[in-house]
Amino acid sequence: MSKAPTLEDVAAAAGVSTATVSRCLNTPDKVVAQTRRRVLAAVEALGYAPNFSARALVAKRTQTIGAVIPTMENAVFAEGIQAFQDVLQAQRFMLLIASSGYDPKAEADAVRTLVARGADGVLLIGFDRDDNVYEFLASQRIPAVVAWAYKDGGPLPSVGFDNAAAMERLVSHAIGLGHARVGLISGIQAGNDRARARVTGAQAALGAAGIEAATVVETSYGFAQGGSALDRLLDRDPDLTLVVCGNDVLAAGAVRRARALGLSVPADLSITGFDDIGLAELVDPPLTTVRVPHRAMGQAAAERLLALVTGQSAHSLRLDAQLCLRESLAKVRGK
Amino acid sequence: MSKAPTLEDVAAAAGVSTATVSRCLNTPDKVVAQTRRRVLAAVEALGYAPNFSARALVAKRTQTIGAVIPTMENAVFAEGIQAFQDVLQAQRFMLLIASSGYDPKAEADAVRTLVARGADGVLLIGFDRDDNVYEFLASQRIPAVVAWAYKDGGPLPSVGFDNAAAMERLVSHAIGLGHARVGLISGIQAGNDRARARVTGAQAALGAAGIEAATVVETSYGFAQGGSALDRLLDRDPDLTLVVCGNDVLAAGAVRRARALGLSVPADLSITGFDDIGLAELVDPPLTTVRVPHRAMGQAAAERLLALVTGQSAHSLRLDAQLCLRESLAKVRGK
DNA sequence: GAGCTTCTTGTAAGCGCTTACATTCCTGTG
DNA sequence: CACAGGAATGTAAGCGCTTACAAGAAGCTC
Repeated sequence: MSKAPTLEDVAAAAGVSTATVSRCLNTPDKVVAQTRRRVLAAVEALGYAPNFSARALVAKRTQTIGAVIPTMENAVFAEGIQAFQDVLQAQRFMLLIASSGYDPKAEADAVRTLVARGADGVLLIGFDRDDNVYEFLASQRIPAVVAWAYKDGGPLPSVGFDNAAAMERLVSHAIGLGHARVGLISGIQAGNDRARARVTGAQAALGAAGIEAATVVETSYGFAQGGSALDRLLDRDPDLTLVVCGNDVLAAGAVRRARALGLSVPADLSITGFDDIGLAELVDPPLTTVRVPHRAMGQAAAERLLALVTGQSAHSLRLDAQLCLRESLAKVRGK
Repeated sequence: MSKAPTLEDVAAAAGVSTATVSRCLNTPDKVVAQTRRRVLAAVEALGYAPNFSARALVAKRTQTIGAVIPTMENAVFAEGIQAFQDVLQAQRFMLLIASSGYDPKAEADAVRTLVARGADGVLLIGFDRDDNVYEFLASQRIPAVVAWAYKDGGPLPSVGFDNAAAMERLVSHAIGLGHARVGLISGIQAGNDRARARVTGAQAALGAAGIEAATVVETSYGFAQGGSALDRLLDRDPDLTLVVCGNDVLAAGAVRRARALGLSVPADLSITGFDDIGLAELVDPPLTTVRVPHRAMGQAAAERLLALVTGQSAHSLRLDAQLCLRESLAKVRGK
């Protein structure tokens, strides 16, 4: 077997024309059963597989979806992308992956590359990017969907939840437990609308309760970073009773650091996370957090993108994120 | 902008032939500067981007690498794939992802699909698969690399470490601490040579020390599964002093369950993990485990695959996996 | 300045596939 | 039984690109 067999080889082997072979593969009912059987046997015998480049060239469809995500090291995206991929795979679409590392310029480049590669549709994370990315997509008529964020009437259909509202609910709940000295550990907010919305939501809850805005420390992703962010926060205000974190990994790091400092969580200090990734309930004490439906988002995003790609329409979907109350958040001591 | 401009449009605009435009884009030095400038201006003016399908069709190279991984939900693969992808992206290659969900048949299908899609090379996880996958790859002349496993003289170059040897070292160390009643919680071994090798390695260490082979419980991936596997193990032998787990997630689940049962870890029961993913040091007590160089594997695998794709040769790489001693493993009580 | 090499550009043949259109072969009808 | 009409299949024209080969231009040697 020196080279891959072509349609023509199959046609010759089956004693039919290439058109018939093509029809057998794409529109089987246009071919009479007997012929079809003969052709399929030849396909089998030669181990024929269609050449997608050729097919794409004429069909102008590649059956490929591109996704640009910040990084798969974040479990949140890894899980969501897996769900996204499962839906794609079931529909015989393939996933072309690019990562931006949270860099808007890298993201814009990746989108262009993906489109040049013939992606039929593109998945984007969050709305926070330069307008000309949206314009580019529109000018190329490439369907796209935003996930991990929800915006009604945004530039693209989206599948997500309201980060600000969810965080606001979490913090309001904490306020109900008596917390009034609050610190915030946020992920990097630049170019990340989810991170920003979470901060906004937390401050809104505090504002609504007439409580002083939280001190905010911003840090990159990681356990260690969560720990040192806690140090900085306590430096600025040693009397905090609650530290609200932008995600579970930062929270887990903060919890560990707090305990290393001899603080008992939640007796001395309550700490909350966000995302509810696997480790949230594993941390000691288990994290109070917000359960984000990552898989559902990935799945719904895939369904919507596939709909758009096949010429159907798709509306945005707002999922909801539930509070997930565990032991890391408790009443303020003495209240 | 009704349709994307083609090479021909650019040629017409620049007043040259399509061949010249093509050369400007691919082998600029074969075109005299003045012409080149004119052509590039036309490219710019029309917003031309080459059609990859057409290019791939004739060049028989797609600048695309395919990867078939069990699932990205496993942090181990998510991290490794991210590293793999980073290398690819730097070399302007794209990553086409498929997942097998640990199903050999799905994996074989995915490989075929990837190759039909024109992947220039393929990344596979572990060696455990039907021979005809290797034959298929060979017959199609598609370079492939195996990661997460190392085998000298295997059917494909590989980048990995010796799972059996690493586990053997870990268990030998534990034996040195006095453990002689050992249980094993393994991931599903069918179609997973890493999981099998870990079991083999553990039993080898026990055998070498003249200790009875460990009771083995096999379970799917997840915290909860680790917990119930521990139950089953203790059912069969309540006097275990050490439970060796095939990965950190199972170990974390086992630790939690042990504590829920009122057992103190490691005082009553030592538990070890494998992989050293982020949560290993977060569990209480932190897990003794084996540090697997996931990122380094992903990166080295990408470099090797890229070398093969560009016609160079590549040799296997054996990385090493270090023991990572933390508190979840301790001397047997009273020794 | 003839004959040669070297460099630049053009011509045109595909790559493997889909599909509009043409052709052939059946059917059923009057 | 001739013929319309439909079903099954074949013919061949591209899709947008790369590249072998041809052709023309320019510089060189002797």
